Amino acid sequence: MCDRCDYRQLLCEAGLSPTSHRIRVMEVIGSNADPLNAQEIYETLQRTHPINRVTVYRILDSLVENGLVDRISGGRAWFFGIAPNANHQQHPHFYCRRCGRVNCLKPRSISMDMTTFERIFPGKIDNVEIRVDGVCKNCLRRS
Amino acid sequence: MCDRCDYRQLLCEAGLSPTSHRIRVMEVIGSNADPLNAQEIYETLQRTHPINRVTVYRILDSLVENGLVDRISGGRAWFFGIAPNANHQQHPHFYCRRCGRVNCLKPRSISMDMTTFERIFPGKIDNVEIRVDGVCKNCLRRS
DNA sequence: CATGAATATGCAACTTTGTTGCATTGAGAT
DNA sequence: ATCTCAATGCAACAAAGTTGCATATTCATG
Repeated sequence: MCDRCDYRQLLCEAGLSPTSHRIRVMEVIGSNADPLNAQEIYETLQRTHPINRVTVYRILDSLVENGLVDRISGGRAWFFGIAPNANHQQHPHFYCRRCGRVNCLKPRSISMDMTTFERIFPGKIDNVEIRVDGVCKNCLRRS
Repeated sequence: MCDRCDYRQLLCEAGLSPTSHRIRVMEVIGSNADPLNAQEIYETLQRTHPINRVTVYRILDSLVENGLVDRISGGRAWFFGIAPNANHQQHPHFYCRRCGRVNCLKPRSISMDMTTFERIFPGKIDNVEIRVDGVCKNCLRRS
């Protein structure tokens, strides 16, 4: 998704030391067009450098916690994508219940207005997720 | 959430035989202001009539499958609420990461336009979920 | 460069949430 | 009454994520 992001710098700015594992996790997520789940990220990393499954979960947690990565719901697992930043606009996602993949939708494909809500809502808002569920065109074609 | 819904009738209309377990699951979900997770539904049912945990999961699956109940993401578990029908408008939800509860938001609190998306999207759209994540006012007050 | 404290990682065991296979029960048609 | 098919129960399993604790790395400081 991005070759313009300097992951080392993003990590430092977020106050996380830029360990090689963390940089690699960011690279794996950032180089994929669509969000990946923890298992996919783990397997991709594992192909080139050994890493523990738990470490992947912990790194993902801290990246989400620090706003570098977005955690997106889809089926039973979480998916992870680069969080909105200078190079990435926020956007909705599509979850295909047939193949279990999550796709990024165009940033303005679904327009939303929550200005009134933000003004009125008495709690703290961290994030808003718009997720479309259904069957993707590939799976549709195959059936 | 509803005393106007005739669950027996809704089940029949959906082509599901109105077994007492199914009716009770609908009652538990329908009588709660906010969506409940499978565990909560199971425990509530269990208090009055014995039922198997697996049966609850299977009933929830078939209710969702047949459009009587909505499956809403929130944290690691699913939550279940009465699906939009004559008495219930579709609405977004709020997930509190502190207490883990899901709340229903007012049907028009967040306005959304996806007419263009629906026209263009090449796959099949089953459902759209808008979920706001954050900390609810109760949890905010306690901190 | 050496050293010590704090942070990151690895490993095993565990938890939560949901699913499967198969036996038994029950509801409704005939 | 009985037959059939769907619904339920039970035990075992599976997926996804978490915890506790030991070991290794990093990074600031002398």
